[in-house]
Amino acid sequence: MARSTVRRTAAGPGTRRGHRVTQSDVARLAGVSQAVVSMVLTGGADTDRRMTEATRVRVLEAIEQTGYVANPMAQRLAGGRTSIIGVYTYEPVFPHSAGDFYHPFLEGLEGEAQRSGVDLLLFTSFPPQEDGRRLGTTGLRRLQVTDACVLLGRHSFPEDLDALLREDYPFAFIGRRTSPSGTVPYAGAAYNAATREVTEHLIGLGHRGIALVTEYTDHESVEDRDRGYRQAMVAHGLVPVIYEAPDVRAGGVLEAFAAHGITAAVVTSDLAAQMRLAAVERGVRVPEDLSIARLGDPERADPDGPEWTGFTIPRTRMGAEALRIVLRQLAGETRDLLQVDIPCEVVVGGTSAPPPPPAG
Amino acid sequence: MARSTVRRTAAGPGTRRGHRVTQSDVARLAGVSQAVVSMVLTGGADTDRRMTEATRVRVLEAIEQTGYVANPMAQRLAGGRTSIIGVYTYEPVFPHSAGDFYHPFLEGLEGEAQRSGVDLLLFTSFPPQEDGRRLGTTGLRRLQVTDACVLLGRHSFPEDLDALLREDYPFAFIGRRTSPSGTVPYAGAAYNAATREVTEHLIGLGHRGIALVTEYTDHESVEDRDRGYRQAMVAHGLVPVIYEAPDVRAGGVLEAFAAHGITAAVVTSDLAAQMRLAAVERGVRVPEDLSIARLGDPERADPDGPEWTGFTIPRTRMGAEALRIVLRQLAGETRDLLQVDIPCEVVVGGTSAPPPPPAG
DNA sequence: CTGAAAGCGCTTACAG
DNA sequence: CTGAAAGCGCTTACAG
Repeated sequence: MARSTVRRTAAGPGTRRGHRVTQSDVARLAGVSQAVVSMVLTGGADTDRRMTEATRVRVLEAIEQTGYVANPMAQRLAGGRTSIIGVYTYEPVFPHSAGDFYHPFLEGLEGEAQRSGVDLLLFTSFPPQEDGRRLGTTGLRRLQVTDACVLLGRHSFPEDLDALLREDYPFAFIGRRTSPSGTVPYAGAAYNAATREVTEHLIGLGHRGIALVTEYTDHESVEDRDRGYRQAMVAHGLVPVIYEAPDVRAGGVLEAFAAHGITAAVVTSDLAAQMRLAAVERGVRVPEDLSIARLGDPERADPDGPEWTGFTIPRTRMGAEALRIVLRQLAGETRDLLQVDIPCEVVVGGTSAPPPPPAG
Repeated sequence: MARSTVRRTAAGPGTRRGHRVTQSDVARLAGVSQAVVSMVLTGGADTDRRMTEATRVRVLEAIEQTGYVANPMAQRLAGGRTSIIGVYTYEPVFPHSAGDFYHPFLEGLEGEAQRSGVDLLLFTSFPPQEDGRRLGTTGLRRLQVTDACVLLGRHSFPEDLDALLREDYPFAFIGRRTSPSGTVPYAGAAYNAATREVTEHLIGLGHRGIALVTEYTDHESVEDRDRGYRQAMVAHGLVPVIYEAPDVRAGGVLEAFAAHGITAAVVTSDLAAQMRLAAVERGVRVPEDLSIARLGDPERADPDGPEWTGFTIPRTRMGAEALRIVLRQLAGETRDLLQVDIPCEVVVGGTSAPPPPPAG
């Protein structure tokens, strides 16, 4: 019955469709000013002192009765916190051509969003660009309609990172990113530790000649693997041998392996399957003649492939953690706590074995 | 150099992080009032008459110079159009447990969003409920922070539809939905026509005893298939035989088929694979003894399965079309134009063949 | 034909 | 300790 007495005095343009219950409506019902309603809702630690308990209760009851729900747009405009977090992706995420790359990230984001009670604004309106859409100044401005933003994408654009850092806008990347301009918040995978572990597994099997095969790229995720590999090798007194962006299919790498006594290779995920195929085609048996460990699961599930030795990327957890990181920033934590590396699961599969007995 | 002269007079709470260029900044630079800037940006057909061309150009230049980007939150609050469309899903869409059901819908939504220049607000904050989360009054109120909303989910909640219709809030469902309260905008699949076509294909092969096997449910999508099946049967003077929610694995259905001279079955997608398996286990050959046509591709890709006769659901197009429908409503079109049924692709595969010669 | 003013639904600094 | 007022960045009805 209280509802029917609630009437809007001024009928502004927003009134058109239905009557949205506002703080003023609640205030009228509770017999307080609109600002008090806001305080009850938003007030921080010292709220209790700002009003009597009786008032609080009355307001809360009125909210219950009217079914009031805050308008995030207005909250944001007034400089308060929305419960809307932006999600910016450097390329469209849903097309099947993207494989399963983005899906687990989004799964993590969605789950954490639900748990934390936030909605996700997907910035889908950005026009596609060659080599993945960059943010630029305009894009950055667009992001700022949300309190904070999670960014994801294969690429890494230093200029965007710079701009983001300069703006003092809360954000987090999915995947480690670095910038000379400052500390970039991110939720990444612990490629370093995982690669070290995998390399040590091969060493433990008796291998001495172990090569790292990687795509050429200065991407952070490749750096991490590189580092982990080197650490393991050096720790065991072995010499790191790195093949950068070799033409795996051509088979030259395999000849080089033979020539240099390489009996095992740790290979970034996209190259691993190719290398195994090349080996098989040339009569090199995996793992009897050559062990291959895969550094990360591939973007597209490969049901026909072998059970790989290597590690998997905790994509779902990375998504969830990235969201938690921006939420933490919103809660006032400093940036330096906001870089997390999530452990990868290391799997010993069928593509690794002790090295073959030395020939001759 | 113009930028540096732009200063905010009042430093409100929103100013904290960086200086966002506003319409006032643009106005100052162009030497007009803030309202004029708004008009240039938003003004409809009669804008040209509302101001001189010179003014327009000056404002546009100022926008260019300052890199002004409208704040959708403020636009929405002021009663104007945002370029943000809500997306409400009746259950989490990304988990792998959801299979590939939602993915193509989202792909369509994302693509169309990019083409139309809108961002997508995913209402991920709704707590999960048993049997798929319902909207309810509170939920509805939450949706209204966006101009319009696309809804998707396996379920169909009449009360939600009612409420939505009553609110006069622009929305569209992915998948046909009906309500006694009014015309529900939707982008659906033409199950009716596709099922008819598939049934007629079987009739054309010589089958006379053709059964429809379906899960029990009063869902619109099942109704459509049912109707298409009946139409085809009746048109050819055949008697519709419908098995609703049979225990396919138990094999009773197959015995019934034999007893009633059924030589072909059109089966809703989830049951089709089960039925084929049950047949194979009992020595009933598909398609030699029994033709099975699948009414829709399954939610989870089945690489080991046969090449099915049946049809596929145009999920990607449904997603894109649903977004276009809400955009059309925003543009002022009437609801009655806003129900579209997208054709399904009918495929003749290896699970259908002419009926076996009558025994004895 | 143009411009200043009111208002959207909030938050928070600032008077009483 | 409380309440009224200003302001967020927009749109549009309404005076000049």
